[in-house]
Amino acid sequence: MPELPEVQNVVDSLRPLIARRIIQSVVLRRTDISSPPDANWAGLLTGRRFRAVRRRGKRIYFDLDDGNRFFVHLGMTGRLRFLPFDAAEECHTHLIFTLSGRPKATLRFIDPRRFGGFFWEGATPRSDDALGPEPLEITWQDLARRLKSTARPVKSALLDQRLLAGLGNIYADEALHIARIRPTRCSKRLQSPEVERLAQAIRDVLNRAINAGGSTLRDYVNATGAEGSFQNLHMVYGREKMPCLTCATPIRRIVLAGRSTHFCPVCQSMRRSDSTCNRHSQRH
DNA sequence: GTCCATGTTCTTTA
DNA sequence: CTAAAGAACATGGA
Repeated sequence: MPELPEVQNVVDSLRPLIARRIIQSVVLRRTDISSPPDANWAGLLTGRRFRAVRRRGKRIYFDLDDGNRFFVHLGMTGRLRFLPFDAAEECHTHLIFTLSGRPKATLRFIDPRRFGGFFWEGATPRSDDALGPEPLEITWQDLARRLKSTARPVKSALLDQRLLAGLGNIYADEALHIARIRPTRCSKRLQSPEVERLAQAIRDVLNRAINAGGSTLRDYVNATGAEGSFQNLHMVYGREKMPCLTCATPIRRIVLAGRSTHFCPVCQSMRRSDSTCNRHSQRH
């Protein structure tokens, strides 16, 4: 569910709801969503007040009034929900914060697949933090420099969170389509005008998706339970065999980096001698 | 039963 | 400081 636009919507919907509230109690139902695994969340958080909620890449950071912080990653199916204190507890609820205020409320983490989790950072960022720059802020020159660092297909490079933090499978496909770049193109061989188009396409598609509330394919909802609508505006993702909205050619689906990859074979044309970085596999 | 899924990390391979 | 492909993780829906 969660790429940058979905995470941003969770943050934006949550911020006004938890502002100035105090965490009165914490119930951790499963430790396998906690990092480190033995973190004493109740001890660390009880009595603390939220100072800020913000997004970095696909992470949701919570800054506490004592200078400590932690972040939540939603993984594939994770949800953060703000719910009334007495709301029924749904399946796969792994962590519940009870929040002060009138009426009393809860913040709950629900995640069937448990690819997501809570990561305690304390007062200093984790040393293994190697997230790339924010896609909405990066310059095309910086993006070009980073894309030059790898020979992988550009789609794979865009999914690498150390190269760029926030894109996932949907928006990587959509951005490449808008930029008219085939996902299989060798990252380091993209030309400057192409990278310039790509940087602009990334900004455009992310901003439009944020404004549409994100994409709800299965069960993504923001902190208040609202669904997104950007799935209705996808141009290639999930549209295999359906006509390209620009040229009516059937959208093609391939697998890259183990992920479904969608593109228009005409609009996103293959440049001869640029399909791969391996010159031995060039067509004769 | 099979295949697929908005993500990340570990292991294997060339 | 290889670096890229593949498997694994856990659950549910089509």
